[in-house]
Amino acid sequence: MARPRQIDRAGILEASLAIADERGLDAVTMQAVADRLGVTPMALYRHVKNKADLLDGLVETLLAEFALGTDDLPWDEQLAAFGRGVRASARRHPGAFALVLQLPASTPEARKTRERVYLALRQFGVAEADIPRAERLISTLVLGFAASEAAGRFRGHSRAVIDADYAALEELVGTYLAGLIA
Amino acid sequence: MARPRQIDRAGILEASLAIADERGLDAVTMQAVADRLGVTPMALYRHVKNKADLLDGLVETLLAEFALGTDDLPWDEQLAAFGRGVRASARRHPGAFALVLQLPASTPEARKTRERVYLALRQFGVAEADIPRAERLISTLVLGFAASEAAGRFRGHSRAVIDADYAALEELVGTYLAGLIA
DNA sequence: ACCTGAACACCGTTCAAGT
DNA sequence: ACCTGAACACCGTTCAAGT
Repeated sequence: MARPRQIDRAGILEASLAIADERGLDAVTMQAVADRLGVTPMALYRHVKNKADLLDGLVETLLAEFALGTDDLPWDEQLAAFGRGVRASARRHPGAFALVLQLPASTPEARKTRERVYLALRQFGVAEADIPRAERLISTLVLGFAASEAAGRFRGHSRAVIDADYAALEELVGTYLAGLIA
Repeated sequence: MARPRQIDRAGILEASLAIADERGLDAVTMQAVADRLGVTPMALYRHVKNKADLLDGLVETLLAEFALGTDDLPWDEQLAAFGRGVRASARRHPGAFALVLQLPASTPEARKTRERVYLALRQFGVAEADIPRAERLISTLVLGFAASEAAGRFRGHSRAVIDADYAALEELVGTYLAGLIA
């Protein structure tokens, strides 16, 4: 099978994510990514600015996964589904997930993700003035949990125990939201 | 002033942390650490196993900071003081703090930190059976918040806004604990 | 015992050159 | 337009050699 020589940014990110999944974030070198695409490392620089830009792209890819398949859910399940989506993404990409907490402020995808949570909170009945803080808090808690799980901080505990931990976090957030609405 | 040539692990960690504080985690190279100690990079290998070991040591140093000066506080303030200690450490060491969430499972200092939170929860009246989960949850939330703050995820918001976010998190944890005790 | 010099394999990145 | 070869400065790490 002849390798396609024409590469693009999406293909570079896909290859990078695959390497991170298989061999960890440290294995994501320009050389390794190029190898997987059948190209020399220098060829990558036409499509990504540099390695930092490549890693930024990786974060964007992960963020886009968070809301996967939550669109056609009833509004009162959207927020919970989003949280589960974050966790699922972390479990699929444990190597790359650490990057998500180091977000470069406000990329387009980060903005989109935030707006989605805003919408869910609005539908929940949270007052407009409380929405930004609720979003920051909820996102931080869920991302912190998922990042911990991905990094193996809960290693040594069974999946059942970790799932119960997450259920407790979900309940906590539920209580918080109930308090905001009351 | 003649440089001291005799180096040790503690001095290496101190120099590494100083570099991380001043120029970020990426600036912590064996060369940079050695330079700061007036020594060649190869000299470090007698005192740290390798770079990963050096970074592990950095995490241990940070963990030890969390409970700084909370020892002689009344028991009902210990937990809150611990949370503030985590945040203070994150603000002192924004470059290195990201490493804390990637903890290598269960180092001595991590165990000590966990036991301290256990004790506070016990004094609070949390049932023995609920303590491990409560510790995991509370530590994860506080570390996630502090890591986000250190990484600049809240950049663009004033210190007052971030402090109010943290106050909301404290209240949330308070509600959670009240629920466990009731 | 502790540090150094020399060396190695591997990084990210640039630039001129090829097609 | 897109990829490559050659080159550069910089990594972490090893090992034999110095004191």
